[in-house]
Amino acid sequence: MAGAETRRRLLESARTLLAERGDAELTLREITDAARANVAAVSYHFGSKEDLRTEAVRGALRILAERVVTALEALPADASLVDVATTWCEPVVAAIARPDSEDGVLARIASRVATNAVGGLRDDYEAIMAPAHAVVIERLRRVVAEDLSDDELRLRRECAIGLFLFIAGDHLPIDLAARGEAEARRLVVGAVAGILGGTPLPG
Amino acid sequence: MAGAETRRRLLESARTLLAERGDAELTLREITDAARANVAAVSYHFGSKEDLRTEAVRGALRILAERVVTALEALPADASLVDVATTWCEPVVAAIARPDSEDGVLARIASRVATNAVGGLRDDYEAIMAPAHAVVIERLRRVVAEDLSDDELRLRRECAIGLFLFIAGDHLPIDLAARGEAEARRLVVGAVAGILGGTPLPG
DNA sequence: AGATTTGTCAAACGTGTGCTTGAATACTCG
DNA sequence: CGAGTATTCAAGCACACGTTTGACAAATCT
Repeated sequence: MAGAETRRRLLESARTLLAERGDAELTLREITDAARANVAAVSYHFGSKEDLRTEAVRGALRILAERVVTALEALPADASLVDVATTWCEPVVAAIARPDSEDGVLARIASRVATNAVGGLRDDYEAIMAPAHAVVIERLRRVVAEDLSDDELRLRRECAIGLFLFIAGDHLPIDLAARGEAEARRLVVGAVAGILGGTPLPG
Repeated sequence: MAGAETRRRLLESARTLLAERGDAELTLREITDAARANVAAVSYHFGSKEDLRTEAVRGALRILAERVVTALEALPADASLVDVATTWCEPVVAAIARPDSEDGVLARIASRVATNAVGGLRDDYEAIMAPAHAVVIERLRRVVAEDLSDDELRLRRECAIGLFLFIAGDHLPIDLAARGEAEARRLVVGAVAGILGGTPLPG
């Protein structure tokens, strides 16, 4: 029949539902119903539910990583800390302001994967996002205090990512969406700029 | 027989395992085995697995909230931002440096509950932690820029808590424990101080 | 066209899970 | 002690889930 079409719909449904509900609360039949497919289609196209999930997640992360890299590299060479933070956090803003947009779904999946709310894919997350994270460091190097060691800068980047993921997962007890996209962006960028640009504490 | 003893052991085992593995991956039989009790003991003492979980979590949050309040109120009136942050983040440091200590377990449970990794207890989390969060604001008011609105201060506090919860959940891809407790504390306090003390972004 | 491969479907299977049962055992107190 | 209550236990039930099956249809190939 439609051939690869069923496969595609299964991946898409899996992504949407994974972003929405996470892995634990998600049954095969929910995915296949959403994709208008038979349960057996999962075994046929992917082997198992777990394999479908893995492929759906890896694909999502690859797209996300590539978008972050592209966006950051498009920034002018003299971009400020706030410029970098604004560009970097765009998928996070999408996740809360437009959760069902493609960027929103990608960021929400990333949040779930990074917090172990889905399979054993945490390592995949790190591996796939590594290029994006490298570009961030490269960009930050030009705009933060020079007396910051590489290690310290990396630590701060990870804290910033942690905050991103927490917010993208919609765990803030604040209805940011109701405040509008611009205000949400301002908050996220402000917090991240604080983490990255703060005065180093004496060791 | 031991009477309330089995009940106590069930709560304790549930807490330890909840902190360790979360709700979804946790079976009744794992809990009862760890507590050296029969499965039926859960129905008998609590009604259901869900009720046991709810009671275990609420109890843990109450203890945590009370400790945070006590610790913050013990601070001198002229405590600095770094002092407040250091005291506030103590359970988080415990979670990563001594995960099996009581404080560590409490903080890890809080992290799981706040990120919906356990039942529908997110609202309970907010309600029970509210007094602690109020004390934080009160303390911060004395040490952060005065031109920060109440709302902005609250937003920043929530971001700080978000970072706390992310780190307490051990989601940072960094082996902080291996670096020692003091270093872990320095990182967490630095990041949180950055969030709270950063220059406000123009609206 | 016939044969082969590719894809779909309804139905069923096996397993792991939370929960219940009914008998057995330990306490409590008159 | 002895009646009554509280607690424990092994066994089993019911249900939801991922997976498999075998028949069937569509597409592709020669």
